[in-house]
Amino acid sequence: MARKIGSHSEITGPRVRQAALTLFARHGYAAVSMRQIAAEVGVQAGALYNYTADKQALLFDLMQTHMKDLLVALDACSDTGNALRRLETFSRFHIRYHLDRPDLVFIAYMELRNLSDENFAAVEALRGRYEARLRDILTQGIDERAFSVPDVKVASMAIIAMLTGITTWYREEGRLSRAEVEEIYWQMVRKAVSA
Amino acid sequence: MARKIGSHSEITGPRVRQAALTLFARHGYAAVSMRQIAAEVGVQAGALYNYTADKQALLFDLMQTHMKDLLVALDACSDTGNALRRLETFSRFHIRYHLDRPDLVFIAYMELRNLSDENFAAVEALRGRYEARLRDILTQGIDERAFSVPDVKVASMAIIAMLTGITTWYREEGRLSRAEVEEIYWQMVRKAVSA
DNA sequence: GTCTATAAGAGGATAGAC
DNA sequence: GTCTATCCTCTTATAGAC
Repeated sequence: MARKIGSHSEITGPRVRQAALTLFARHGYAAVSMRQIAAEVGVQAGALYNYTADKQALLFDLMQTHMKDLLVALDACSDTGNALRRLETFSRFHIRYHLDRPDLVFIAYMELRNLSDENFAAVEALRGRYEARLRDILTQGIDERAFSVPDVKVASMAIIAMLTGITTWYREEGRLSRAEVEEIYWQMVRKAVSA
Repeated sequence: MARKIGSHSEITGPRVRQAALTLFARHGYAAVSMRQIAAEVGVQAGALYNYTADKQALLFDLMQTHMKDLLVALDACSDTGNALRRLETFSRFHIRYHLDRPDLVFIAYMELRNLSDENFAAVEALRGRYEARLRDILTQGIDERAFSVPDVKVASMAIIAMLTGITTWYREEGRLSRAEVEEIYWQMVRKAVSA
């Protein structure tokens, strides 16, 4: 049999990535088959290979694109005031950005070990650049005598772990609004690094 | 061919669980085959079924045992002083216990979605009981006017996420000793909830 | 660009010999 | 209790028709 209706190169590609994203987030990369992804898109398994070299490339594309977008978005909203102000901007940005993309965030943190060595290195480098932005802020805060942080590297990882953890429990229909969650976490971060 | 040497019922069982633990932690439940586990133990795949009903039971046993042991260990070291003292005990216990069992912790946080519905509910209930211990401490601290926490439930999850995050980066041969890490994180927790 | 069909192999789990 | 052998299903990926 021929194609169903016509060609869909511009539309099927994004739908493949979207289906992979949803399924990887829900069941995990290793537990999802190419057939499941194809079924979600509404095509046969073979057709997927017009859009990705293989399953690994699908995962890598999702993670790399996410990390690059994250860095661009952070730089677009970063300001240049004092460290406390910059930390607040970073914290609120991180929470909002991650709550808006729970599936991407989940994959980016959970599927690192399913990347090939080469792909892992590329994603890890991008993660390092993101963390470095926070380390810069903490270092500035120490210079300004505004923060008291025993170890900048450890503190940056602790803060990111705390903030990212929100995505493991936050539900849109839950008790708290995004704004309330943002406020609660920002206050905890602020106090945790305070002098 | 018959058995290699003799019967090993008392020794092979633990070795099967240990092999599953190591491999699940390194590659993920879904990515590990029963054949790989058998190879790690040094038996053929069929022999594993003398020790586990199936692959799912192997995962559930690891996670449930871990959560039960965690609760018992926590209760064994908990004290009854003021909230600040109790929070310090909890924080230091959590860090030590988790650094001593990185593979179990990793699995307990990463493989929840690979549990069957029934098994997930059982493990989740145990996790809830652990979190409740921390919520009790935070509530006491608010009553004592020692803590200022906008939301006890959120704060307990934030603290646990921050502390558990240590296992994703800590390396025995790294720059910081366990005692140093423990101290850094305890100070951050203390300040984060301070009045 | 998508289909059907299939290659080539790995997966979980079981049967029966020893 | 462990082995070998095997069943049956599912897997990724490719080939060729349309």
